[in-house]
Amino acid sequence: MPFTVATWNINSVRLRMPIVERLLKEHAPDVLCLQETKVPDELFPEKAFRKAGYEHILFHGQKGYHGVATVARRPIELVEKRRFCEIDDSRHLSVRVQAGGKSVLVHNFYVPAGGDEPDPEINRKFRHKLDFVQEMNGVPASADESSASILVGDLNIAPQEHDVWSHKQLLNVVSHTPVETTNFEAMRKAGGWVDLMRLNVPAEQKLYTWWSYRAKDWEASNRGRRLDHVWSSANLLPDFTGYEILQAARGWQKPSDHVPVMAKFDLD
DNA sequence: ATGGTCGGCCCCCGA
Repeated sequence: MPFTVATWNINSVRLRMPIVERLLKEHAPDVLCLQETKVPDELFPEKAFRKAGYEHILFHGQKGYHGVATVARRPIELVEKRRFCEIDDSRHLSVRVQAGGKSVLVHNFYVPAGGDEPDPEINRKFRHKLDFVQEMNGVPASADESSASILVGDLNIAPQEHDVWSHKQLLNVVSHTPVETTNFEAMRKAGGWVDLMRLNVPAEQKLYTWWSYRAKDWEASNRGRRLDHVWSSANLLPDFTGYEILQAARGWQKPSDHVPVMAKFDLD
């Protein structure tokens, strides 16, 4: 049995419970990291997760905005709910889980979207996004012979040319501007993180995890972006056996604009 | 074609 970790920005966990249950039933990840839960902790739908076999539930939520949660079929231990940029947004949660004799630290992130104007001088949300990514330098891929790290989430940046439907047309669009993509890749590499979704995929192959709600037909226009990511420490590479972007979920009833990404490891 | 659609929630903000 492989060890699987999935990430999904579900844009309101309460509204999206039916399709979250579908994911759990059809794909049964060992650990599921959710972003944009948009629910305060006291109203988190724990019962539905327990009923689906996910009895281990940790959340870091707030009213109305943001919010992350990590649920699992096996025990998870809370490590940290980190605060970034000295702002009390719920954007991070890390947990420890045992898999294949290793202790695995799983970070769940929701990076700020950054607003519309890609100029930190006039757009405080873009400034916040840049500062947040800078501060992620303080989250390295810690690892030794008995421990490893995984970092997943909606990181709201599509770093590579073929992580967007049109590199040229998105160069000045928040999520794909050079200042974002350059700093993002520098932070990832400095932290010792491996981009698992690109590891065995040619650079010229398009990869998307998000399709706008605003398209008339998201599938026909296919103007996607790879905003959701799965990273790991280098010592997990021998155990990494592949991943799947569950694109079909974009067409499920009342979908999120993001789809789940699920990575598999030969650990149990 | 410089629009368009969502979700939460207090009549607008963030994505």
